[in-house]
Amino acid sequence: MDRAECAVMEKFLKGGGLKVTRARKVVLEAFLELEGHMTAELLFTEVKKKDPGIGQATVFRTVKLLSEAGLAREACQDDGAKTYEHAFKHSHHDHLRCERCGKIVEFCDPTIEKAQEAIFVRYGFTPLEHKMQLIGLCAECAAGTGKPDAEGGKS
Amino acid sequence: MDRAECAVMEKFLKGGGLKVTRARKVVLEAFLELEGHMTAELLFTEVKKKDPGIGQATVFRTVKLLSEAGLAREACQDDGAKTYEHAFKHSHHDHLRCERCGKIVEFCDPTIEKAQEAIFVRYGFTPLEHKMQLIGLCAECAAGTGKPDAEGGKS
DNA sequence: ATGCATGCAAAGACTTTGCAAATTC
DNA sequence: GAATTTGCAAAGTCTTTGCATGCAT
Repeated sequence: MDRAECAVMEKFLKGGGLKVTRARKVVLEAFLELEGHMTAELLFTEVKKKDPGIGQATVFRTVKLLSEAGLAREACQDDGAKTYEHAFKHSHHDHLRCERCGKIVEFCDPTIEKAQEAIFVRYGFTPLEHKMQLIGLCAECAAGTGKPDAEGGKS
Repeated sequence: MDRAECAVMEKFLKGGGLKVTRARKVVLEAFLELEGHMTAELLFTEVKKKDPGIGQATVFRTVKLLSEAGLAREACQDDGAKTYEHAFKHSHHDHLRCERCGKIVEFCDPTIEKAQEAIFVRYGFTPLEHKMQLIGLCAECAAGTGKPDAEGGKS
């Protein structure tokens, strides 16, 4: 418990009459250590490395708590894999992904942000959030010098 | 078989040594009639209305063919529901969704398109596609005059 | 001490696959 | 006529839930 996220989580738990348990701490730690986007399954694997005694049900339950606490954000890849990413102090960044090697670049573009704002206004909507993914080929893959298929082998 | 999409599908099937079957026609018809985004389940329901004899396996198999043919596009909602939407001559439009009533507005904004292009260039990527969702509250829901919770009751 | 949380395993939801029969080319 | 496709149902994958026990407060 040494990061701001931990304090947020504790506050969230106590505020909701929930308990700060070891399992929840372990899941949060594992979540924080996995920098990027992770599937529930990967998170479970990491949690087990730290504490083999923790069951997947707990991981699933806890990651939902993380979402509610505002620490995690549920996302959904095109292939249907539900993933979680850090949400605390990561407000909204968008993703540029290489179709071939799976590389993910996170970016935030003010022009797009403003344009999105304009869209909300145009249709009379109150903005809440947005999600954007750009999918393309990174320079290496486009040049054919990247490793052929690091993890994009789905269909 | 009277729309351009049907021709595309036929061409795709024959080109791949696949057969144009009644079941596939029915699935394509149902898909075309369902204007918006549909889950595989909803598509299956529609298909059964047209021909109760068609099994869900066929629908699942066929909708994948539609994707391959470029007629359908797999999407994935935040709640994990895998959906399909029209892709033929719908290139890419983006989605503005009301968090509360579930309303979906499709739009296409040149400014954003251009900005996205710029992002690809900035990171040396070759553009393939993009997906964007804006989530907010529509005017009615923001004003509290919309129906409370048409279908957004998830968490 | 109280009551929420846990872990296991079973259940659940959704999608895919195997196989014999039917259909398309 | 040959081979792909179909429909049924079973299997598979991923996630959720039930329940007795364990922990945090």
